[in-house]
Amino acid sequence: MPDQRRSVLGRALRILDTVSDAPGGLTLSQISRRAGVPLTTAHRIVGELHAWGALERSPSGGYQIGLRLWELAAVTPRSMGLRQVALPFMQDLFETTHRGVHLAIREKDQVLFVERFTSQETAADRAQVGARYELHATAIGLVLLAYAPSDVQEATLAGPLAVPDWHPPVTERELRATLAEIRRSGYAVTSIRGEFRSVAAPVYGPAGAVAAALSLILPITEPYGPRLAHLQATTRGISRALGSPLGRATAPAGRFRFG
Amino acid sequence: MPDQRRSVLGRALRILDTVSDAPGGLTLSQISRRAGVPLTTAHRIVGELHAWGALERSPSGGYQIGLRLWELAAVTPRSMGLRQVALPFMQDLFETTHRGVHLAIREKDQVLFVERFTSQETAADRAQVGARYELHATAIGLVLLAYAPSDVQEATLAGPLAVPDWHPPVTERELRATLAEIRRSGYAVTSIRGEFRSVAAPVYGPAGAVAAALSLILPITEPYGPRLAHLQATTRGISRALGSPLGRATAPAGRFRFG
DNA sequence: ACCCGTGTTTCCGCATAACGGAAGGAGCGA
DNA sequence: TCGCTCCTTCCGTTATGCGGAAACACGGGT
Repeated sequence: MPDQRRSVLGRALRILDTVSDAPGGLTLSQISRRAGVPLTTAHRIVGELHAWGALERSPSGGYQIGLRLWELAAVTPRSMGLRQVALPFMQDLFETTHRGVHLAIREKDQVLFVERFTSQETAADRAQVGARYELHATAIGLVLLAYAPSDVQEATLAGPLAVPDWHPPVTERELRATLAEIRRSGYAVTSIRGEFRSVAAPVYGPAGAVAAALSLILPITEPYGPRLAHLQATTRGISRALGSPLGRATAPAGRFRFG
Repeated sequence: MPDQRRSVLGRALRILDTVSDAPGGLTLSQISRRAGVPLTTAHRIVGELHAWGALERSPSGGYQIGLRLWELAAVTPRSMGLRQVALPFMQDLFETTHRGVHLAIREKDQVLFVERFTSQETAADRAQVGARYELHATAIGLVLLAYAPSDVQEATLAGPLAVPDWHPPVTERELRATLAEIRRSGYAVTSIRGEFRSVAAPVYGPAGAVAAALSLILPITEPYGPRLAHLQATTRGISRALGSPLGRATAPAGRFRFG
């Protein structure tokens, strides 16, 4: 195993990471500095990445992530396979409710947003497609955590439970109770900055395990009962389309991957 | 510049390409053979890619494109920047028409599908997100071709004008006339297998050049006049949101000259 | 139980491909 | 004009990637 820090590939991948973290593009020297790669070496690697199409030059001259990479990623099974199945259902839900709809999966100990629809009114959230957040802080993350393997749950419960500044602190004890309640009821609710409410429910994959979660963002003033019914109808539809056996509300936890 | 065929990076990127072309995942030996990389070398490179998250193991044991790569690509400006702006407009169009809606850009001499919405009835097309097609064969491609730089147009006109088997042959002369007509009218119409009609119109970017195109898939029996109005209202909306100066209906050709 | 085929992993000596300092260009603003 | 930053080319050194060979793991057929 070549040293991850020195190998060409390691450096190239670090460069890609660096560039993708910088909206608006980076100049070669910036890449060199931020990725910790000597300028000459960066020059060579970036040259190759550019020749292949992994990087492109923006009109302003900097480098940015190229289309070729996006094309590769368009076939990523875990995100796009799921997305393809879920999209029509999300559309329906969006049409009937006109509220923000989010689809996310759990990746390691974080929640990863795969797709979202937002209306202008409910666009108050920053959850970009491709963004990661802590599992315990959002409704959609809580759902994923509630059905995650126990080692992930314990890791999260043991770690520091950081919360946004507008959010009351969370203790491990409270979180355990919350997760149990989610497993019992089959959904999670949280408030966002006191202005919105996020309601989330699990999506089951073919193995009967939770493969993803779907959430709906509502104004805090709106009762969420009726919307919850819509949401759960949608998650049931997606689960069925994914080939889930769709048993009881509390399904066995476990790990599932598309492929 | 190191030889593209032998360098680690070249090989790694070729491996990524290989894997992404194979739905369902590839075993290490398959990767080695298809990418033309000696097994031992493939083993090492795949190992590094896997460690980083560019590749993942599917439940069946094969390698597939990993989530990490998808996350990188989620910030690709040319596709996702456009997508982010266009998505709400596409939603509206889909809601009002309930017909297939496609967003594509031109990449080199091909059309690249960036986003699509389809209803069950109109799902008769195979245009996947991330897929490439020839410019001259689809309505959306014709629009992009009509507003492409002249060297791209000439290259396409000069090359073999392959068409699907159900499609009548196209001559260079006809194609020139078609492109002129598209520039004049501001939209393109084609039939798909005699069952559907595709209507497409250009989207203008901030520089006033055509940045993308949008198409609507209708049953062949349905008159397209009213739908065309919806489509063009949508492309105007997206163009404006992109910061286009948005002149008259038949907009200037942009940075490039024709004629 | 045995063998054989296929896929995966480890080992190691060799030479090539990557490395990066230094120096020369190319713009740009003062 | 200078001075600054960013980009590119050159070239001697060596670490790094290379890949044949061989061991290992699994599974299916007889």
